[in-house]
Amino acid sequence: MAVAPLYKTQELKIYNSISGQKEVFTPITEGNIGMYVCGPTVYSNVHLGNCRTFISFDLIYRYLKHLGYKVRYVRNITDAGHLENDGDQGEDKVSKKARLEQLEPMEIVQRYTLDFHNILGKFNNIPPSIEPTATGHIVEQIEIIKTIIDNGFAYVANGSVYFDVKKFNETNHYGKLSGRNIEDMIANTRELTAQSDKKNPQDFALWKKAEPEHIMRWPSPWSDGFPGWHLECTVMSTKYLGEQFDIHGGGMDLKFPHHECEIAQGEAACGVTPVNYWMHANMLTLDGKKMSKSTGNILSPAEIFSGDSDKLNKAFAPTVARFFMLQAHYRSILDFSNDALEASEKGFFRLMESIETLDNLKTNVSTEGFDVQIWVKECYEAMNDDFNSPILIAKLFEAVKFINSVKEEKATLSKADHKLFQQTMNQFVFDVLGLVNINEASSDISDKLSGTVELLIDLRAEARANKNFATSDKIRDELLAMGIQLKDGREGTSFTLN
RNA sequence: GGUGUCGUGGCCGAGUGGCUAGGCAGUGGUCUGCAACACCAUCUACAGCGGUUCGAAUCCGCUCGACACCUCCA
Repeated sequence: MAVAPLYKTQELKIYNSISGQKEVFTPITEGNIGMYVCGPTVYSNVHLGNCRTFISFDLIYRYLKHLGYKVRYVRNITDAGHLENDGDQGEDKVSKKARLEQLEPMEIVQRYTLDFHNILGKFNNIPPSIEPTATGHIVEQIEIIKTIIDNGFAYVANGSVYFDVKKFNETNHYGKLSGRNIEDMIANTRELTAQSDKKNPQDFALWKKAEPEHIMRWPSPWSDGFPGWHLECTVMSTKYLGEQFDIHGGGMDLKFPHHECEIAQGEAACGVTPVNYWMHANMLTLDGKKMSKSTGNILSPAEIFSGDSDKLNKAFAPTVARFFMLQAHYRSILDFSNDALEASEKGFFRLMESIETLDNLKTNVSTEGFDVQIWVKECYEAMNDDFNSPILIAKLFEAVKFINSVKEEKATLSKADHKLFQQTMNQFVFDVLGLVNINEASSDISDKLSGTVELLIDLRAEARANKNFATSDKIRDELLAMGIQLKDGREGTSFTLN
């Protein structure tokens, strides 16, 4: 393949949150990548902000696979252990929802796991290789707690087990990911109103003793209880990817304390730091503020797809919302607005039109007006530079201009270049960006409709030939009102559904 | 209060010492019976004030503003 040498000579660079720099990516085992991404706590419907993170990592997963890596992508489902807050009064989120809705906790888990999969499927996300659950790994969590206690980094208090951050920090660095140091954290600790079994406020729970009313509970050497939230990710990443693996991702808001605690647990249990490249996807904001379940500043995917929200003027296809998100870099904050989405939608359809045009483009003996080889190289450079999808998309629109000028016979394309061009365009648009051509998808459901519209087009052509413009305009305008757009071109009239 | 990120044209959003980002909107044009669609061309910019430099939107300092984390959140 002509493409291979162009990008194989380039290096993939990834911004590593722990160093704050872009680093050349080198996997632990050549050709293979282990990637872990923190999944959702399934106690309510996913919102659009959640989706952005998973779309960001879907892009990354797709591109790594496109480069030829064999990627094992693990993304957990948190179905227990995630507390309302870290105080001792914290209630498990799944338990709380079950109590409020008078359902079994596992009914809650099932309902929202299905919703999560359904929505991500609509966004055309590829499922991870393994999707383990916290409740499926209670035994492993208990084992790793024992190890951490044996290694001297955790203590038992009143049936619960806490990670001893201060002790850990004597030999390791707690805070290296989030750029904090423990002295500052101690100095700035807020007053704890609740009584605590912890030695220090920075200590976090590995195992929590369950209150009598708590439904989700498992036996352990310390008490009937449940594991701490941070622990599940350590356990499942270690189990499926090993004590050390390549990439760990998640939302920016998980950087501290969640990911910091993962590093501490991994080092305390295994003696090695668990992750080589930490990647954090930035937030989707609404009216300039982070989307958040707890504050209710939320837009749901269902609202986007139906247009049923006072934030929206219309409905948007999932792939359009995906395209909108990919037009921003994954490490930048992206603000959601109806206007921005409408702008993306127009660009999206222009891109899709152009891909269809490219398929039917006439070729020539040589290419004039564009260097396809360099363009391909630049597309790879964009993605190799920390997955810069906005630049890639800018390159795709440069290609759109060229495609149109070839169509207008103002430029030419050789047969060999056409093949490379077509292949690269399709790979980036559909395989890497994961977009779906909804023009094509809708065209095959409308055989009867299209016959009817063709008939009207014929009648209109007759009317126009007879200069009966009243009739021809009536056909055109009323079809448009129904969402059928007639397009008069040089070779006759075609139509699209709006 | 602590830590960090960021302030780009009408809107969204890349870039980060000298070279047009891109999309949408606007404007002009091509096409059309008139339009729409489409296509082509094109205008408006780097929060403010200082400094470093031959040269800064890009580096440094200060000011103002925004956001995030420090408590559950992707």
